[in-house]
Amino acid sequence: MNITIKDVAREANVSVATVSRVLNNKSNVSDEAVHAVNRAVEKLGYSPNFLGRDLRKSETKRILAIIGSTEESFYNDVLRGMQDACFSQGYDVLIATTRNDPEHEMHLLGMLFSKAVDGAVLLAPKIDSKTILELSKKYSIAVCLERLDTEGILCVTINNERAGYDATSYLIGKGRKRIGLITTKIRSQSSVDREKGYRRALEEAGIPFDERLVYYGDYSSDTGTRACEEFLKLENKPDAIFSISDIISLGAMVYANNHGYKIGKDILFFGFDNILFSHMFIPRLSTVDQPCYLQGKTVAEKLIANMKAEEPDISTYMLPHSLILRESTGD
Amino acid sequence: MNITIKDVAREANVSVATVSRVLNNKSNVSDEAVHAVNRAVEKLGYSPNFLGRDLRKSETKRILAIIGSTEESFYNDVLRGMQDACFSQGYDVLIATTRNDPEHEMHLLGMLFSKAVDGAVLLAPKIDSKTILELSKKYSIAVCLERLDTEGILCVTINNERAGYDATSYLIGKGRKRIGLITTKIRSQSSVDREKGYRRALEEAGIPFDERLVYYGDYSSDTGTRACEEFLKLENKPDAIFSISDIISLGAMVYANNHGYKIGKDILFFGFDNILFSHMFIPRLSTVDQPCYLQGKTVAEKLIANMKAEEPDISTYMLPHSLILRESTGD
DNA sequence: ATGCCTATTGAAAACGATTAGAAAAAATGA
DNA sequence: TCATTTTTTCTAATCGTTTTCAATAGGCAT
Repeated sequence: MNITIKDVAREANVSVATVSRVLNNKSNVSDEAVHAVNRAVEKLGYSPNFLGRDLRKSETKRILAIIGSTEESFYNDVLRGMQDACFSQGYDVLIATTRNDPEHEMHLLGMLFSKAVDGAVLLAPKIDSKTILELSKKYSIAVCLERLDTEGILCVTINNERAGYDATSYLIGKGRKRIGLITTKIRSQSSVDREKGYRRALEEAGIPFDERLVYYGDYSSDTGTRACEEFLKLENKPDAIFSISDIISLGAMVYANNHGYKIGKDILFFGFDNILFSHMFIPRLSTVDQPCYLQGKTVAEKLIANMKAEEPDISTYMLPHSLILRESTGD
Repeated sequence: MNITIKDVAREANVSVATVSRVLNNKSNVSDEAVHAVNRAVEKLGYSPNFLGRDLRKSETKRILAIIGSTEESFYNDVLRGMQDACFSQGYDVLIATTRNDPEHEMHLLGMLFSKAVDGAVLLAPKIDSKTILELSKKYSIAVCLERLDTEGILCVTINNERAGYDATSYLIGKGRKRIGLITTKIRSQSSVDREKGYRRALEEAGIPFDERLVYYGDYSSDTGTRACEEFLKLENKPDAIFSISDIISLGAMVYANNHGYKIGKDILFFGFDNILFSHMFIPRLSTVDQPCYLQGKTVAEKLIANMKAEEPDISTYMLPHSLILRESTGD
């Protein structure tokens, strides 16, 4: 039924060993053999079964990127970075989505245990960090875009605390004193860190923390809208709002805009992620840009290096972020 | 080094065959054996090597979704649909991106030839349809969200011609006579079909086709902006614009808005895809909604059915789309 | 012709699972 | 008890590769 290396060998009048050698460009094989095998391969339309190959070699040359969903658009650049790094070393990148279900995430990591992939990159881990850390001792795992709350695993991200601090400080520098924060109820390490940075900036500026100015929602634009509504109901309204994602900021801006507030004057907005839409609407949104492509490229490179290395690199790399200043902060 | 089924057998004092039977919940195995094996598995932390299993069984229980990039946000629902259909039948869904490079798409299809996955769904095929058709005779391939220009392969999509017709007719029904079309230079079958529908609607309404009212660009919002700029420079300006994607429409609306046109009155806009942002900004965008989740679910179900079937189903299924009417068409 | 070296080759043993078929053990019936 | 059936177990073959190791062929120098 299926054409195997044996059929090729028979057709080419050589042994399977020779066919294998030709297929893998081994040097010690005669020109005649090369031709005969290539001709047979061509004639039979043979293509090698990777299950056999991978089993024998005990490697698949594939790495798995585990994401929550494909919805977050900035994953795209991260994945591009990973691909570039992987392709140049002969690896393929496969993607799988957890749908933000820790159990399913674990199931996907099973592809590592069962040797269906050589390594995995978690782009938004939901399972607890102790488990991940434990697994990383046996398997090639890295974390990207996030960090675990404990050290001990290869991790490529930005300094989210610092980014939160920078954005908030920028608003403070603009003379703002009542700065709202919109973040998520379900805490990823990055949002925890961004909130920490927000608080530190306030503290350093001598601005008292006001819990009424922190809104906990989800990642949707609706959250931004509702948060903004809450904030603007307050007696002591905020004069600036920092959100941990652009989507949220945009939702908030829509509300403020529709209710007669002059964005960039009455109230400033700072987002996070620099998504496509952040500069599509007037006023354009100031935001934190993180080096997505570079993070992806870096994590893949280091993960592959780890797979070959005696002693794996388990450092955390924080790549530089930058502030993009636009009309929403009066720039 | 690695724990194999042999180690488990030794630990449990049974043969590898028995271990395998326990692992696969075969009925003809004693309770004692089950316990002994489970204990050994637990103790050794064994997890089966799928390369061995898959090689022997000649199936991987994995199907591959091939997309251009993760950027197009509506892929997410399609993938969700595919996952739901697949999981319920014990299949995993892996995703891979072609970066819109036909060569790379071919490389990914190689996973099919090399038996690394059991089937593949193309969500935006770039390689020519003859090749795909040819391959589909030997391997389990389906197409989703698009159709090939030739019949003969399992395909789940919407009727794009009809959708283009419906959107354009709606604008005509609103009394519009000069309707612009923004589409893409690089033609996917869906954009070709949408344009056909646009033309048919004009024709049926007795409105002459005017090539100055068709703009060919890419999938970006910039294209929308530039197209709108071109259109509004014309002596005989359009009073409505249909774009083959929401992103483009939004870009166009931004331009019109900034130049003093009253959207929904002076000029109507109709988009395509019903993306999240289409209803985030005022005026909200009227658009064509396609059943993403259902398309994904359907294509996966039918593909899996095909893999078991004697005679594969090679029909094209067109699922119903719907028009979402909002302020941009004065609704 | 002989020996020695090198370049190619092939036979067979992996890799880690599943599974047919044989064998052993247990259960059943008389 | 023993023959017969049923249940459970094991041995060994198999899936399609790669790779070790031994064997062969050919070239060259003596």
